[in-house]
Amino acid sequence: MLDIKQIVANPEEIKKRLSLRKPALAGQIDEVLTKYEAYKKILARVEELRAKRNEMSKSIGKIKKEQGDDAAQEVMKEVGQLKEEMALREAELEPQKAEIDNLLLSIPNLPNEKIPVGLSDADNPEVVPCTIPLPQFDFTPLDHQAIGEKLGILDFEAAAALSGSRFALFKGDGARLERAIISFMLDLHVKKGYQEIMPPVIVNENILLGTGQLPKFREDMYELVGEPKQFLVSTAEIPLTNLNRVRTLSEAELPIKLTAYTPCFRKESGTYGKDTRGLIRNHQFDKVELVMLSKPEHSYEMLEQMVLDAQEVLKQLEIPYHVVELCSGDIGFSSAKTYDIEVWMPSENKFREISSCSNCLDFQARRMGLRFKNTQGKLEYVHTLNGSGLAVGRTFAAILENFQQKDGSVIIPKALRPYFGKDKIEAK
RNA sequence: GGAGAGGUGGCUGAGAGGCCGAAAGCGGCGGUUUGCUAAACCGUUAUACGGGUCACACCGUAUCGAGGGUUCGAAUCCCUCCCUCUCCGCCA
Repeated sequence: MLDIKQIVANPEEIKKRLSLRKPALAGQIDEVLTKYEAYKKILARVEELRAKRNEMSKSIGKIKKEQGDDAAQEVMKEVGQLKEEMALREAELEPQKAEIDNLLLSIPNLPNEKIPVGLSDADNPEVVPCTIPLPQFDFTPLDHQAIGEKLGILDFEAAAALSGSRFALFKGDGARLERAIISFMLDLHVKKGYQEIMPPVIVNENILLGTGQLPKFREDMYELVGEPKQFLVSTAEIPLTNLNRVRTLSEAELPIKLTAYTPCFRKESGTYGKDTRGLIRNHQFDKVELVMLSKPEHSYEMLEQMVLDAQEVLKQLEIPYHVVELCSGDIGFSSAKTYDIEVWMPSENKFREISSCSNCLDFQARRMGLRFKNTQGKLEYVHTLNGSGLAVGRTFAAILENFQQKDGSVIIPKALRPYFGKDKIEAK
C-alpha cells in the first residue's frame, strides 16, 4: 500500500512512476485524491460533533453531582439533538473510508526509478549471464515429463485421476528426489544464516491483505468453505512475511532472514492451455522460500544478497542458469524491483523462471503494520523482501532434463547425492 | 464437540458507568551522583488520523481482542464472533 500522505504531497510524481507499469493506473490516483478530500470534510464535521458531545457529557456528570439529577435534564436534551446529525454523518464516513482503503490496497507498488522500462518479459535484460556450460546431447533430449514417466518416478495420469488436471504425483525415486531437493535447499540456506520455519499453510483473510494477494488476486487463491474465511497459501512468502506482524521489532533484531519449505496452492485461472505438461505450472507444488525483513537503508543490498543465495543452489547443483532483471511492465504487484533466475530447459531450448526475488520496500509492511523501533525510539516500517530458493518442482524438472542420458537414466548432481542416497536414477 | 476462566500500553498487572489514554512495577530514554561499570535518586516514556506550524509547540477525534448494541457518557453493562488457558470427550 502506498502512503496516502505521499500521494497527496506528490500526486504527479506518483502517477508518472505508476504509469511505467500501466498507464491506466494514473486514473486511480486521481480517484483516491478526490475521495480523500471529500472524506476529510466529513471527518472534520464528525469530529467537531463528537467534541461537542464529549464536552456536554462531561458537564452532565458535574451538574448531576453538584445540583442533582433533575438539573441535568436540559443539557441531556441538547445532546440528544446533536446525536441525530452525528449518526447521519458517521454513517457517511464509514463507506467512504472503506472505499479509499480498498482503492489504496488495489494500487501496486511504485517501481524503483532505475529499473528498465518495458512492457513485458520480452524487455527484461540479462544481468548475470550463464556461466555453467549447456548440456550437449548426441541424441534428441526428452522433456522432463517423458523422462519421468519412462523412469516410473512421475505419474500424471494417477494425479489426474486423484485430483484433476495440473497435479503431479511423485513415486519411488521421484518422491525421494523431491524430498532430497527440499532438504538440500533448506540446509544450504540455514548455513547462510536463514532461520528455518515450518508455518501453517492455511491462513486468514487479513494475512493475505498484508502481502498483497488480496483484495486484487482473490481468483488465484484456494478459499476454504466456512467462517472465518481461510485460504491455502500460494507461497510461503505469505506466512513468513506476516510472521512478525504481531509485535514491534527492535532495530537490533534486523535483518531477519527466514526460510521455509511449503506446498503452494494456486488456481492458475487464466492460464488455460499454458504450460500444461509436467511440473511447470501446477495447482499444488513445492517451494522453498526466502524472506527478509530489513532496515530501509539496507534493503537493496539485501536484495542482491538474496539473489546470490538463490543462485548458490543452482551453482551447487551445476544446472545452467542466468539472471534477468524484470522491467517496469513485468514486476509483480508488491514489488519495487525484481530479479528472476531462469534455468536452462533443453527440451524447450530456452531458459525458464525458477526463482523470483523482490524488494517490496515498505509496501507490504504498511499493509500489515510491521514496524521497528529505531535507535531514536521512533517507529519505522521495515522493508520486506522475498524470493524463491527455489521452486522445487521446476528444479526437479531441470535436473531430469539437463542430466538425462542416452539410455534414459538420469545422473544426480553431486551436491544432492548425500540427500538422495544414489548417484543416478536407472532406466528400467 | 461439552463445561469453565480469561484477552488492558514494549512487558507484568490494577481498574468494574463520568475524576481513565488508563494505577503500580519492570523495561526504554534523559539527567544527578560516581575513577569505569553497577546501584541509588529525579524526570520522562502509546499509536493512528484530522487541524495547526517553516519545523516544533499545541488543539481535536479514535483506540483496553474484533464487530454490533444500551446510555447524555462505556475498558467497565448486553449481544455475536475470534483467540488463549484449564477440565472432559474424540483424535495423528
